[in-house]
Amino acid sequence: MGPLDGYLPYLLNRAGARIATAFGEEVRPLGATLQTWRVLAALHERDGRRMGDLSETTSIEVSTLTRLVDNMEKKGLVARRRDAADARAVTLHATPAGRRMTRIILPIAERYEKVALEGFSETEATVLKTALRRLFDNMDGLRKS
Amino acid sequence: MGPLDGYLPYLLNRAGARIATAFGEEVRPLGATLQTWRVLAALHERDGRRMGDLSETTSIEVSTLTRLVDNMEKKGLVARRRDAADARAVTLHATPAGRRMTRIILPIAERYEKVALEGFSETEATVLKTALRRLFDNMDGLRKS
DNA sequence: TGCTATTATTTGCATTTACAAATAACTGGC
DNA sequence: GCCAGTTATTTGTAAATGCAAATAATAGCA
Repeated sequence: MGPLDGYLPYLLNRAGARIATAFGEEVRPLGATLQTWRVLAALHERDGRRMGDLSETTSIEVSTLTRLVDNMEKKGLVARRRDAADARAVTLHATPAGRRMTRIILPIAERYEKVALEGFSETEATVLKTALRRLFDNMDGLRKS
Repeated sequence: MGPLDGYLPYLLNRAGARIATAFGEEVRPLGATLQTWRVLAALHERDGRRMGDLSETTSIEVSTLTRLVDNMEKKGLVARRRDAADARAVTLHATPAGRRMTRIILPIAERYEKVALEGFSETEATVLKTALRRLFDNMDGLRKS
């Protein structure tokens, strides 16, 4: 066990990368990608989010998100709408096809959660999640000025 | 707090993304990127690794790694060498310039470890790291056949 | 109201990324 | 020693990514 194995960002990245890769391969046959799933999941949590909000939530850069949403719109999964209150903003909405896709992927996502946490007690899982939220908050300070 | 906040892959990804972005911005002025750092760190742990080994260690896809290494070689940070024992393989070696870069970035990486784990006790940090290793191992089963 | 500064999103463009196919070299069985 | 199958890396190519600039619209204030 070298120094890397004790380095948190390393452990975090490789765990995330492994889940991401496996999940991506799983949803590809369904015509989805990990990124499209992230958007759909965010809209499932709350529909009609703005682009900027979605970017924050999904950790996808706004300019990347714009083009991702272009594709999802072409596929009929989501629809853009100009925000009535603020015409600068765009809100994104899942279409029936998008919701159908969400219903298909949701159980897969749930399975991944289970597999990832196999052998963890309820408490251990909670502790881990809490730690990840703290970690996320800790990094808030160093964000782009 | 919506459903996403309880979903492990989500928490994992956003924590990783935030660290990655912040770290990337930090090393950019030094002429480095997060990915080049991953390679340098892996070589710092053990020099003369093969491409495939590096790909595993850094979670960078081999074909991506090839081109990343091309760039690093052009910048004089690393050198490829044909493996004496097995001429199919290539081993990668940090050059003096590469080691110099490593010495510069290492303290930054250490600082990030500290910031990320701010407010964590020694025990909590250890528990978290152990959990991330277990999680990584748990995903081993679903890997590409 | 009209102007300036700010905010939300998109677009331009060069780089990075990843799947698949190609290349190169090894291994084991004959 | 030679061939078939396997392993290590690279290359082809299309798509995804991200910074910076452009566009569009709001907000505050003189």
